[in-house]
Amino acid sequence: MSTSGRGLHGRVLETLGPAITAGEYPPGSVLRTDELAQRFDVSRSVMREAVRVLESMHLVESRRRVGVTVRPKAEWNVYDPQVIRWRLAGADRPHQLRSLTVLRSAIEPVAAGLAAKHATAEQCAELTECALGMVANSKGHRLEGYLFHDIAFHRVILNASGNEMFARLGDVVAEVLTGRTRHEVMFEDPDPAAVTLHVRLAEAIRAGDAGHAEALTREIAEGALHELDILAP
Amino acid sequence: MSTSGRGLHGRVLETLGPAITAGEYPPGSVLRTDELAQRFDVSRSVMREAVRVLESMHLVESRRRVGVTVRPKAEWNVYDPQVIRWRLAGADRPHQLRSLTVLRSAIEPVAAGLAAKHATAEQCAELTECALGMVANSKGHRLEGYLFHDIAFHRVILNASGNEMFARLGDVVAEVLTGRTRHEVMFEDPDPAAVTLHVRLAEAIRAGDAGHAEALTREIAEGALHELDILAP
DNA sequence: GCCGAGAAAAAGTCAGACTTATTTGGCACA
DNA sequence: TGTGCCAAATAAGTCTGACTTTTTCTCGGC
Repeated sequence: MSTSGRGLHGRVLETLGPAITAGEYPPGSVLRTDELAQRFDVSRSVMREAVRVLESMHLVESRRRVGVTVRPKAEWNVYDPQVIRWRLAGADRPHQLRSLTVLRSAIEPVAAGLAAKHATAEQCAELTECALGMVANSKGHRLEGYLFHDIAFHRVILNASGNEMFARLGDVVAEVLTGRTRHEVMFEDPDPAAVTLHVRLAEAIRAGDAGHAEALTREIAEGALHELDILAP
Repeated sequence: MSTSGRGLHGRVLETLGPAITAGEYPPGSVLRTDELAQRFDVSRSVMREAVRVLESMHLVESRRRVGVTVRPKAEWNVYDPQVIRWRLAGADRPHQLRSLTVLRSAIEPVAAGLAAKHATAEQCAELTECALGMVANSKGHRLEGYLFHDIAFHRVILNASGNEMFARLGDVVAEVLTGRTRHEVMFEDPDPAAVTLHVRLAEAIRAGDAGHAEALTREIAEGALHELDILAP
């Protein structure tokens, strides 16, 4: 499930990363490696490795004679899956969820259009299978089953788009959908209209109708954005 | 200009990163920290820090008793600015440039639509200024001046969208535009139609016309994609 | 008030010893 | 012949302590 946690430095990151992304240390805050090493009861080497990772995510900057300073939020590598996970686990989870949903609304329609052109027969079959799975789990509070097929559905489209940048957003979409199901809305069965849209989208892609696929995905995205507006207008 | 290079481990990354992203070590290749440390003539601590950074980019995976194995390309953090820079400097630069341009074509229209709603008066003024700068440098092989204003123009829109995920793509757009001007096409003056579109886009955003702004940006994106097709159909 | 030398502070680097997890391979036993 | 277990080998992981380097602050002289 979670990527890090392997090794001592991973253990440190698991608490330091979320703390920084949660804004616990305001931008400009200065940390010292030695002090951190003591606090986490690890050697300086381990601490240095952790700091290097944070630095590569642009969360902090390490300078001689100064220490490890926290960078302003605007400079963070917000596309780093680890950073996304930390932020989704923290206080500004709603804000982050909205940002990511807007991102999805921009990416997925274009990806679906490309998928209609490039999807292999196998991918089309998989897509139909996912859509059927969504239908089968759309009634009777079978949210986990629905979520599973929903994630797979969107992942197949992103992969089928043939664009590696799109494909790598599969994990992000998975996080957003999971978060929505488990923590935010969706206490009852999913919107039947959304289910129908997914079925029709699978069909449009199978038929190679790029324009239709793009339009249908825009409708799905509209629905997702609307859901957020209901929750936090 | 380049982010890394600070410290010994940065020096190591500057040659190891590009080598890996260039596919010099095929996925599954095994490296050993000790051997690398010898090769780069640095201590193991420094080498370990470099490996940690590569690991956080999902370029490699470090496992006990096995070594540092190169991950398949599909798992790389392709949104990491450092990784993007390394790949743009390498052999699959054209492929990467195409992926990023398609990404732009998905993001920027939506960002422009949001910018029309959220842009401050100051941002609108800046946008108009950039558009004028583009016009002023559109004739007479003043490519550098044109590029400068083009980058600033798109960066303002992404920032004005109010979405942090969009805003952080400013650097990516800058890389793409720079790459296009300096290495790929554009030996002569920029397409006059594109210049006009930028001017009209600035006006649409100032007027708060989201639909028009989105449509105009789509036209600009179409142009950029078309340019690539001319070069490598 | 300004400037330069020196002190101080913190990260950076290195070397070496030790620990731990994982894999491999051989040996015994079924 | 196949299977399962134990022991050895291996490479990453960890810790410690000493040393270097860079940058900033301070203090004294002008």
